[in-house]
Amino acid sequence: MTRERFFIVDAFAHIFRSFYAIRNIDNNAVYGFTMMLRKLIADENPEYLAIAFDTSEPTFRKELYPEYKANRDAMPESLVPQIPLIKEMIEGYNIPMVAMPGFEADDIIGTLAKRAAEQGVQAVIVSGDKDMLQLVQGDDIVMFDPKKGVHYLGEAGIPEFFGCRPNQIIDLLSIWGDSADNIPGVKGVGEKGAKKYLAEYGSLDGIYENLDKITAKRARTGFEEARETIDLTKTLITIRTDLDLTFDKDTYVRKEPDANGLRAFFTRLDFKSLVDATPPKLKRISRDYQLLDTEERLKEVLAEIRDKGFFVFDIETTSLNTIEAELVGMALATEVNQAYYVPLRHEGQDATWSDSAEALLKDVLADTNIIKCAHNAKYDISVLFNLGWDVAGRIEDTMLMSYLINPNEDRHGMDHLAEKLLNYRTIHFDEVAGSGKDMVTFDKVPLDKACNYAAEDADITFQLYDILFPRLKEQDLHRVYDTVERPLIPVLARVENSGVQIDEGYLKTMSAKMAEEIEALEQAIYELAGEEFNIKSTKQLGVILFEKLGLPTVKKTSKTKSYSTDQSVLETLSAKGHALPAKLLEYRMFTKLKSTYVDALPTMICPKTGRVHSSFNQFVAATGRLSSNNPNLQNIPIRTEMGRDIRAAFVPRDGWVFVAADYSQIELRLMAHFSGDDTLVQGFRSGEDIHRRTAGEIMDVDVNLVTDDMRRAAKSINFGLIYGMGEFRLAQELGITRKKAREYMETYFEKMPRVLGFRDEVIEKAREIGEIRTYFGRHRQLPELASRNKNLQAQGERLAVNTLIQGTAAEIIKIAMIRLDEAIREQDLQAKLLLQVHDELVLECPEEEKEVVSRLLGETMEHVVHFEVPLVAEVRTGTNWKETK
DNA sequence: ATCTCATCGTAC
DNA sequence: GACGTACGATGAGATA
Repeated sequence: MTRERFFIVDAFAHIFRSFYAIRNIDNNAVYGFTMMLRKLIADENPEYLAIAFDTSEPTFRKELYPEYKANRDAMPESLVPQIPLIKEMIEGYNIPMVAMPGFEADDIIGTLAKRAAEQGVQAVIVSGDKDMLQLVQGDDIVMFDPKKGVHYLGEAGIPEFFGCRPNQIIDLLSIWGDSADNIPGVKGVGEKGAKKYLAEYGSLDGIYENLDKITAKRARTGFEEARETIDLTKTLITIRTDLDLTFDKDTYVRKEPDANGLRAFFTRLDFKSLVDATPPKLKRISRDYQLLDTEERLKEVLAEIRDKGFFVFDIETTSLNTIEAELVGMALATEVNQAYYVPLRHEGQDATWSDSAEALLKDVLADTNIIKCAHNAKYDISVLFNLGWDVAGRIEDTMLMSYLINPNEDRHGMDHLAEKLLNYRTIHFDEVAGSGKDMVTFDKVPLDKACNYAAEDADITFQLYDILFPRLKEQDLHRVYDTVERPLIPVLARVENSGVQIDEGYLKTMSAKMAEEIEALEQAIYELAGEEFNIKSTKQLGVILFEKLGLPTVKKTSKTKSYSTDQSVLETLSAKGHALPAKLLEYRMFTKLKSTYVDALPTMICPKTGRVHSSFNQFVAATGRLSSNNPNLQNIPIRTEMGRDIRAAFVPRDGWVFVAADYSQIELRLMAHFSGDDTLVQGFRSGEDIHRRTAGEIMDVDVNLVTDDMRRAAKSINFGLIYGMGEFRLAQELGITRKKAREYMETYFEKMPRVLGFRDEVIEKAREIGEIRTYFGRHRQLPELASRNKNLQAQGERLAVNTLIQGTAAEIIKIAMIRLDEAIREQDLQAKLLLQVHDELVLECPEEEKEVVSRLLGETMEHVVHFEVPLVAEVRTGTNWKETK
C-alpha cells in the first residue's frame, strides 16, 4: 500500500450501533466501540486516525430549521454515563477526538476528509451512513463500514449503490428527505421516481425547470409543494466541507496507546479479555548510577550513609549458591534514584583496592547504628557470613515485606515487584551476564554494565522499601515482621551455612541393597503382568491393571479422568486378593525412597564443606511455615521402618551429638487454647493421652476402657479438625459408614461444644474482614469466603481455621529458633541449629554441651508463649537423626 | 534439548 | 466434591 490513509470515525454512529448490538454486559457501548476500534487498527493499520463527535450545542441546522431532529428520543439512560468512559478510552489510545460546537460529526468528517485529500492523503470515512456517500470523491475520499465489511466504497461503486451519479446524491437525498432527522422531502416521490427524474433532468434544478413535463400528478404536486422548502432541505442534507479545521499530519498521525492507563481502565470496567489483550507497557528509564571506584568517593558516600543512618545494599557474586559464591561487588543506595556500585573483585581489579574497599564496607555493615535494607537479605548476609563479615543492626527486607503483605502470592522477586509496584522493567541478570552456556560470572561483566545493573537493583529496592514499609504498618503487619520474621533472617542464614553431615557410605550401601530388591520386584511384576512395561508409568500401569488384567476400576484421576493407580487403589485391589497390586506397592515404596532420598541426598553434598546445605525458605508457604528445598529436609521418611533408616544417614560431626526436640501435639494444643474447650484443656494440663481422653468423652466410657479403635477414631477427628475434614473423609479413613462418621463428629461437638463455637467464630470473623489473622498478627487474604461458589466458600472456611492454627504454630517455633540462636551466641555455645521440621528442631553440639543444650532447647521451646495449656517439647539426643526419636 | 503439567508419595 | 501446608521424582506431551 503506497498511499497514506486517514481514517475518520463517526463516534456516535458506532456507539449507538454497539449499544443496541451487545446485550448482557455492563458498559456495552464502551466494550463494542473499543472492540471496533481495536479491530480497525489491527486490520487496517491506518497512518492517520481521528474520531469525530457531535456536541450537545445546537447546530446550524437547528438554527435554520427548528424541527431538525425534533423527533429524536433522548439518549437511553444507560448509555449516557458510557460517553465519558468512551472518551477516556479513546484518550488512552491516544487518538485525537474532534468536535466543533454548531456542527455535527458529519461536517467535521466532510471537512477533514477534503483537507486530507487535498494533501494527497486518502481519507477513509468509517461509517455505515449512506448520507456520507455524498462526500466520496474518486479514490481520494472513500467509505468503509467495519461492521458490514464493506471495504472502500469509492466513487466507482456509487451508481450501483444509489442508482445515480455521485454528483446527484445530495439532490437524491433531498428528494427523499430524512425521516430520522425530521427533514421533509418531496411527497409523492419515492425511490424509483427520484432516480428516474434525476436521470431524466440531471439535477433538482433541472427537475424544477422541467416540472411541466412531469405527467405523474402526485409527483408533480409534491415537487410543487416542496418548491419553498427544497432549498432548505438541500442545505440541511448537505454535509459541510468548509469548517475551520485543518488536516495536519502531526496531529492525526497514529500514536502509541497508553497501555498502562488502558489496562487500568479495562480492569476497572471488568473487561477481562481486554485486560489480557493489553499487556502493561513498562518504563525503562536509564538513570545515572555512579561507579564508586576510588577510596575518596567511597568514603564520601559511606559518610553520607552514616549521616542518614539508613541504606540499601545488594551484593553481586559469582554464584547463587551462598557457600560457593565469591563477592564481586556491592551496590549501595542512599535515596531514591541515587545509587552506586562498588566493584570489588571484577576481573583485572587491583587487590589493594579490593582490600581497602572491603574494609570500608565491612565497617558500615557491622555498625549497629545504621539500618540496612536488602531484597532477600538472607542471601546477602549468608554470603557475607561465610566470608567472615559481620552484618549487624536492624536489617530490613523488602522481599519479606512483600510476602507478609501478600502471602498467597508466590512471586516476590525484585523484577516482578518492580513491574507490579513501580511499573518499571528492571535490567534482568541475563541481560548483563547472558544465559545458558553463554552465561558469564559477574566478575566478567564490564564495569559500566555491572554498575547499571547492580545500582539499579539497589535503587529499586529503595523504591520498594518506600512503598512496602508504609503498607506493612498500615496493614498492621509490623508486629509479626519485627518479632518473628525479620529476626529470623540471620538465624536461617546461619542454619543454611551450617548444613548437615550425611553418611554417604551408608546411603551407598543402602542404595545397592535396594537396587537388588527392586530388580527382584520388577521381575515378579513382569511375570504377573505377562509382559514387560514401564512400571513407573501410571499410564502404562493403568492399561496393564485395568485393561489387560481386567481388574475393577476403583477411581479415576481428577484432571485427566484416567485410571488412578495410587496407593489407596492398589491397597483396595490387593485386599481383593490380587497379587500384582501388592508387589506394586512394595515396588513403589522402594523406588520412592531410593530415588528421592537414598540416591538423591549424596548428590547434594557440597564439595566445599562436605555437608548438605538445604535452603529454608521464608517466603513460600501461605500459612507462615518455612519450606525446605535443595534438598527438602522436611520430608525425610519416618513412618515406615525402611524409611526411618534413611534418618540414620544424618549424623553429627565427629565427637558431636544430635540434640533434637519436637513439640508434642502443638496444633491440637493451640486448638485447645483458642477454643478454651474444657476437655481438651484439662486433658493437656493433666498430661494424659489426649486422643484417649477425647475418645472416652465421645464414646462416653471411662478413659481406661477406651479401645484402640476408639482412640484411633478420636485421633482422626482431632487431626481432622485442624484441616477441616468432613464426614466423607473421616468415614473413608476409619473404614466406617458416612452415617457413623457423622454421628462421631456430632457427638464430638456435643461433648466439646466450644471447639465448634471456636470454628464458627473464626470463620465468621474471617468472612467479615476477608482474611484470617494469626496469633502474632500475620494475615492471609481469603477471597474464597466471598465466592458465590459453595465449594470455594467451604474451602475458604477450612483455610481460615487451618491457617490460624498452622500459622500460629509456625510462629511459635520460629520464635523459639530466634531465642535459641540468641542464647547460643550469648552463652558462647558451639551448638548449631541444623534443621527445622515444622514442629521439630535438630541441633548438633559437642558431647560436653549435650546437657546444657538439651535443657536450653526444651525450655526455650516450651516458654515461647504461655497459653491455657502448656507447650511440651520432647527432647532427645543421639548419634544420628534416627536415634533421636 | 528443555519446558510444563499430571500423578504420585514423602513430611508435618 | 469431600483435609491443610510443602517439595520432588517420573512420565508424557508440547515447544524449540
